[in-house]
Amino acid sequence: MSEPKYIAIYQAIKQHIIDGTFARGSMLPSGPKLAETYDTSAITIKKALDILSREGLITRRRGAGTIVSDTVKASDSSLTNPKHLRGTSRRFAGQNLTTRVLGFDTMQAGDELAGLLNISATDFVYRITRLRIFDGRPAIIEYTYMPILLIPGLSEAILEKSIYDYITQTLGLTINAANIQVTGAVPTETEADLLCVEGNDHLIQMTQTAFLSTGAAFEYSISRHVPDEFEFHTVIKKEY
Amino acid sequence: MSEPKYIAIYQAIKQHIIDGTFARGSMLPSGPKLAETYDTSAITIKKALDILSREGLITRRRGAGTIVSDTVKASDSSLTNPKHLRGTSRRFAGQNLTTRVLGFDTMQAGDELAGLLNISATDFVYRITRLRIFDGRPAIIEYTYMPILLIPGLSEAILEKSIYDYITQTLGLTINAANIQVTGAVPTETEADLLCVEGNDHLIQMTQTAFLSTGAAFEYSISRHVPDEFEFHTVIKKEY
DNA sequence: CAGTGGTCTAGACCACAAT
DNA sequence: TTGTGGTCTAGACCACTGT
Repeated sequence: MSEPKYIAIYQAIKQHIIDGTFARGSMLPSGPKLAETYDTSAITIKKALDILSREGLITRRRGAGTIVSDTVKASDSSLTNPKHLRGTSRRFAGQNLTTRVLGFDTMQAGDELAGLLNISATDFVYRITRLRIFDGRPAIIEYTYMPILLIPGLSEAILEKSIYDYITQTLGLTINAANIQVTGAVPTETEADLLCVEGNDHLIQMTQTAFLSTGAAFEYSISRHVPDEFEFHTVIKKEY
Repeated sequence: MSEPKYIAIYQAIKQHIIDGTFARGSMLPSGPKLAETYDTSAITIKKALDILSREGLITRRRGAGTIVSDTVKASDSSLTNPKHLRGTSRRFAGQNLTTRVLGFDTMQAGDELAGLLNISATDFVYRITRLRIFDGRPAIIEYTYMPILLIPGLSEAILEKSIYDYITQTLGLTINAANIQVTGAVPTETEADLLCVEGNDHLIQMTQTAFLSTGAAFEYSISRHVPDEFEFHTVIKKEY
């Protein structure tokens, strides 16, 4: 009973969409029918379908029924990686990702970081600089800041793998939300050098603040991407 | 009664967050108290707060209560523009946006567009090319395709203003969802010329498929942005 | 008209944090 | 222990689409 019923149903139906049991463009069984199938109430079914609707996998219409979206490509990462709360390592899993740690130390947060992470300016944070390489092509430079109090025990060995795995599996914490901003950015000389781009070319910068289920901000990171390697996808759904 | 109760409550509370009645970092009244205030049930309050939670404005925790996020900046567009379902004109309102229509005609969709818009390859679509200028600085080139059947009566006068306003106000349709992808892109010679960038610099490309409340795709658009003028923000929230 | 999805309620019960 | 938010139900009623 660790998992709510509506989540289990959401996952089951999503699996049916992925494996083709519910074909794209086809109609889903009606609410009452699904309620009977999963031995639950109509409202619980609605909660499950609402998530799929927000993810863009289905469209629900009064009077007309529920249709599996046919505009979703099979390769779409939102199908398997429903959200981006996974860190770089997971988002690009299977792409032969290599990590080079360029810097790893601690520092006092200072006013700006303190404001972003909602901690005291004198609190200590990790300062991590990493170069991410896809199939031998330098692709991303990441600057990551994390409060030591929240994420104790980081080591260089962890940085070379995945910080997110360490947080969720070793520390047993739950990552809950993230604030993401995408802009253009001019590389520094060092960055242009490391990423093998011309100095007058732009990079794509992704700024992220990430939160635990306690509501505490545990990460502020700036990652600068070679444009050719950058891809970001999201679905936006009106709530009202 | 045109608006659901939970939406009205969501908007009211959001307004209180914006105007400071509910200060950032402070605690919101509990569910039962809000239910009494708004003369409604606990579940309806929850539905309203769930939206705010997904937008990143509040954090709810079992046992601990609901806290107004203090990481949201006042300038954050998500406060006033909750979602990006507004088209370029609205997203950049107040920035002295000028539009130059570079091309406007109709064509048969063809296989690729037909697949993206879920129409027949022989159906006709508008093909629109526009240059968007901010305060005199060329910033975006937009290529927009819309099925004529869905959006009848477009004219060049409308293109110079806002297609979205025409769709929602004149045609009375409701825009419901959008699928957005952000990547890097190399400009063509024409684009580099129009946007006043070097030919070897990258642009930031936003590809969008937008849907009506009927579930029909009414727009496929590719917009290429000068990196310095590009900004995209989103909040990601775990559902389970 | 029948069938669909959407809203709303009262109430029961559970999981969790603070005290 | 108290109060919080989260889940789930049965059932009523409404709004809408398709026929």
